[in-house]
Amino acid sequence: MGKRLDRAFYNRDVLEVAPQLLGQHLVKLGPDGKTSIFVITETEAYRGGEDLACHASKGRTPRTEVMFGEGGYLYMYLIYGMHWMMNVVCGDKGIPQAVLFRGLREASGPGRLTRLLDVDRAFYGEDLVSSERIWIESSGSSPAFSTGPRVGIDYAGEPWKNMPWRFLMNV
DNA sequence: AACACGATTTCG
DNA sequence: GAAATCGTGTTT
Repeated sequence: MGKRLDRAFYNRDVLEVAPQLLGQHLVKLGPDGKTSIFVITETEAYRGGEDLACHASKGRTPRTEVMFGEGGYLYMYLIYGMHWMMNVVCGDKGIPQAVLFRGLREASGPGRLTRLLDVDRAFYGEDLVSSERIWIESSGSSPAFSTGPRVGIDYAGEPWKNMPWRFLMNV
């Protein structure tokens, strides 16, 4: 059993955290009271007020509020009226950054991922450092990975839409 | 109060 | 290629 990732892990720049989450173990408590373990295989970094692809760049609102706090908390939001996206806040307090979970070994795609985990708005603000129902443990591995432009954010324009802030674990 | 739109998925 | 579907932020 791995060690749970702590506050210090998340309170760093999102460009350090996002790739380091690859290969780590996402642990989720199921309705039956049993925990399931999923391997994180794909992430994306959203980096602060300057990054026009980051929701926080549009300003501080009730929805984006959690991103302005300390790292380790979940930022959940609904997209296209049907898919919940799961992100974990990174960076020091006051610096709005988050990592979008885009894939697990068991489910590819951010929408499929949240459906598999059965997480939605009820997990907005959940603290991965202290939660009893969801957290991340170190697997002890640092897998090789590839990078590429983030998906679905062309509207952000240059240079943001081309920043290689999508991280995929190599097979 | 009305409107525009999105960090996606699924089906044809 | 296009529909599904609704919370959020913006405009009226």
